[in-house]
Amino acid sequence: MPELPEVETIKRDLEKAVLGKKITEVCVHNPKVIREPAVAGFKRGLQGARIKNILRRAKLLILELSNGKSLTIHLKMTGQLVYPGGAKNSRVAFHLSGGKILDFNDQRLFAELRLLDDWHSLKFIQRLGPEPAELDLAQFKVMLSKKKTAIKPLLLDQTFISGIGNLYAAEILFQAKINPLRRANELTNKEKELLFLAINDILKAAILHAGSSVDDYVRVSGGKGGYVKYHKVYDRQGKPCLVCKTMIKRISQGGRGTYFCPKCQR
DNA sequence: AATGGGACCTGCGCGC
DNA sequence: TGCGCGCAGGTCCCAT
Repeated sequence: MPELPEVETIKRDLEKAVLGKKITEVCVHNPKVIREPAVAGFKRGLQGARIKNILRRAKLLILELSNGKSLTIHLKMTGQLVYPGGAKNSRVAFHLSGGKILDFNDQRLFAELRLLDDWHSLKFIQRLGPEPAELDLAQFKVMLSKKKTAIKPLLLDQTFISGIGNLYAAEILFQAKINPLRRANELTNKEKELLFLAINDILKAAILHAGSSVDDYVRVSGGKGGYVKYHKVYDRQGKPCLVCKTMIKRISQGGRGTYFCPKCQR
């Protein structure tokens, strides 16, 4: 479930842990997670390269290498990067200069690793909407007014705005006091502003606390993110709203769980 | 254009 | 106790 705050945390952790190190050997324990090129080419392209730069776009991690290629990692739901690693159940083990191992773990094998000549040309990258931190209020208002869809699934649409997932969509809408079923173009001017503020506030706070350790998310050190204790609605169905004590409701939108307070969010 | 569903996976929690 | 089932969600893909 890593979303923008979790992936940003991992990016910052990686910068401290492995930036500048050389990849001396790559052991692929499960080739399923390597999407391109084939395993042999993947290993050949990585071995001997140095990790020159680490970036994040939406929920995608990008490791730019000294040989001009880039390793992109999408953790999807259960992907983890752990350093120093060496776990038996890792899917890919990156041996680094200094003798330690960067483990890529992924229980459910949804994650996607790619070694690319140019990550900018990745279709996923080209279709991404703006990063929340680069979003401008006036522009955001226009974007919302063009969409008739329900606001909650719209926040999950990476081509609309990038980086928000199911957990933070719920927390953002709670802070903005907006019902997840509301149509984007029918939000009032004031609500659009509140939403804009909530996106920035919630994501910033979550990054400050190193993300939310629900399910499998851990930091590169193996430690947990501390934002779970600030969750107001996510996974709290049946429990009292922390503001008004009304029972938090869970509904399904687009096949995904939506959590909200029916009284606070109108 | 918008919406819904299935696919990809596996561990967990639930009901019986 | 044990089994089988549904569920969790990021993204893509297809159908309507």
